[in-house]
Amino acid sequence: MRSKLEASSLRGQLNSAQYEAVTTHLGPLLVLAGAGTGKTRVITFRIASLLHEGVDPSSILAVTFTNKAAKEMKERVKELLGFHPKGITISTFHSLGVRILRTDSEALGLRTNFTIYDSSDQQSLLRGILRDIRGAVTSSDVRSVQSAISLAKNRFQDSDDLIDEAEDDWEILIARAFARYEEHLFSMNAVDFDDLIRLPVKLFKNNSEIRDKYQGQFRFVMVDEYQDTNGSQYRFTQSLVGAERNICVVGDDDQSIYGFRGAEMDKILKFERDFPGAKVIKLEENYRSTASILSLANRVISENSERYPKELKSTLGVGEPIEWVDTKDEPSEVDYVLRKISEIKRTTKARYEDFVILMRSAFQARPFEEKLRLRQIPYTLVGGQSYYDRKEIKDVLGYWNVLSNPHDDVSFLRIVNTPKRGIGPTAIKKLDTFARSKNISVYESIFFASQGQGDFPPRMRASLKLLAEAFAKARDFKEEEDYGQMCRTLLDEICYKEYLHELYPDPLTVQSRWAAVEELCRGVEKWQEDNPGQSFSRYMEALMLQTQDEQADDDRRGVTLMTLHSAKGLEFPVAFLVGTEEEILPHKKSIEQGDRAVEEERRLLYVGITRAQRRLFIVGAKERKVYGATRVRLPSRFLTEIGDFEHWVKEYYDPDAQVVTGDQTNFFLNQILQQGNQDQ
DNA sequence: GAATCACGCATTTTT
DNA sequence: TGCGTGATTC
Repeated sequence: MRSKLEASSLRGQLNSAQYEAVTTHLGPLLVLAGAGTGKTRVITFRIASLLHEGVDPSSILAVTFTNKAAKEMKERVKELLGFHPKGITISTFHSLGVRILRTDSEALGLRTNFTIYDSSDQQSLLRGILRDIRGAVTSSDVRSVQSAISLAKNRFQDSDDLIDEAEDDWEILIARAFARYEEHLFSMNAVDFDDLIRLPVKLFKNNSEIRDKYQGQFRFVMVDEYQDTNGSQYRFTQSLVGAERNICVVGDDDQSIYGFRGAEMDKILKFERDFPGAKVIKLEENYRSTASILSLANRVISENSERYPKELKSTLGVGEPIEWVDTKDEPSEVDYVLRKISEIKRTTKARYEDFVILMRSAFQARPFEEKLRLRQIPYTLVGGQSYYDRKEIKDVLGYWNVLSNPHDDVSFLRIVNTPKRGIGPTAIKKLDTFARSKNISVYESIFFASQGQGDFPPRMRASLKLLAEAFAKARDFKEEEDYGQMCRTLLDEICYKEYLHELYPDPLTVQSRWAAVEELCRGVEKWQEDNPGQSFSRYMEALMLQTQDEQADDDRRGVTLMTLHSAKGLEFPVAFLVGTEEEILPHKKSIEQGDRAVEEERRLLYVGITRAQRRLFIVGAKERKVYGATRVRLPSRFLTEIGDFEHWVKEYYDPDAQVVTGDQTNFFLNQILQQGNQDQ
């Protein structure tokens, strides 16, 4: 059998730009891969091609942002080669950072068994610090300090730098909080997510021996989604590249949508300056969307000033026209979308899975969810609040952590009074004292307390006993190694569902939160089926390492609802872009922040448009309730600014009756534009 | 220790 | 408008 990787065979499987990217192995290389141009294909072929040339797998490093991307890349390389290349590193920035620190962090005075603080651990720590410095603080203060610290870390600044730069009281407060925060982390032998990248860089800087070790190992470095790298990821990459300069970065400046998180897209724009003599290859042949969809995408994005000029070319036909409709209000926006879905479903072979409803902000999903439920149309909501930050997930995982590890006092203290069972600060103090005196964990102490030991008031003792019994019942199933039953029993015993009902009066909210809990339970059962004989602790470990997107893929049923951010990299035959109005897209905050932020919003629209393969619907409302009050809405500037509407617009929708087309559409839009001008 | 009230605020999100 | 937080009160 002739290898798929022989040069002659490669030419048949790749277009000429792709071929060149795949076969350029030496020196700096920038691949500008527009949406749908076969980016992943290029990366995987390139890795396979390097290996085919005899490059040692352990000298190849491919870095991605998400676990999902890393996993996909591994699978596709394996598929291409027919085996998994032993020793190759395909990993996320963060797990690579963890790996380096677990090996070498002692050079920084950090013990290698450090713990990693997640965003909510970070918040509670900061809340305490801020309260200490300034007294009362709001949660938005906490968040804003958190993000300031994170941005500073990613710019590679420390608290001293912030103090030097501080111009007002608020900035001084941030700097002081930052200093205290770092002290706390250090004394607890903990790091946060930003440190996972920043500390390895520091390590390399301080210790050239360690740096040389990694540089010597990774002779071929590849970075995916390069437009999303932030300052410290950039330095991290730079410091991994040795004198051979075999670095290949792949990305699309037009899809840089994480600026708010510190991503600096000028890094991709300045790659040629960083690596003089770099080869730049543009992938512009799009295999995903019809020509009319791409012409709109090209037109929209060409309004941006900061970008590499490029244009997506369709390999498919013109396709059907894009429909841009302006509905009366939010309910009719929802109606319109659902009607179109059923219409397309009726007239074509489309399944619900072929549709996606894309929105700028997660809250826009609400009315769609309600009506989809009402009509009993299956749907999956992706994104929104981070899965592991959701209260119900944190609660449940807290319980399970305790089951898995009775010594995990942090988890135990998190759940000891959730649901409320009358174990407040005083009870906890007593428990803690008791546990210390007996030299046992706090969790273990509740069993002694419920048997009458220690000094506890009767009511408190009764509450502790109930909790102890709940755990005892669950543990019976643990001995039988029926983990699913164990988890369900525990939740049952503590009346968790009832607790959710108390907490959230809205049955819809309860339903979705409880569904998430159910999903966790099913996950346990499925895992146990797949991994018979493994301990529950192993399951918890696996769970903590995976993220939501991995599990979401298989479970995606029905119509997909998601934010534009989480849609990047995906494609759907039919896409609805909803809420395409001023102050939603572009978002109000971005308008206030200025041109740079608005350009990022425009890229967000570009990402949205390029998700569609065959049909694209752009939908907005003429009025909408905003924080309770009904407001008149204007269409997004990104659509009105490009003019030449008839090219794309097929119909103008009015729920009250007639479909208006052609000139009248133009007339309506012109009117709006004039209104807009008068306002100024 | 828990219930109640009033207030302030309101993106996007991975690890 | 509705949620979550913090302070106040029982």
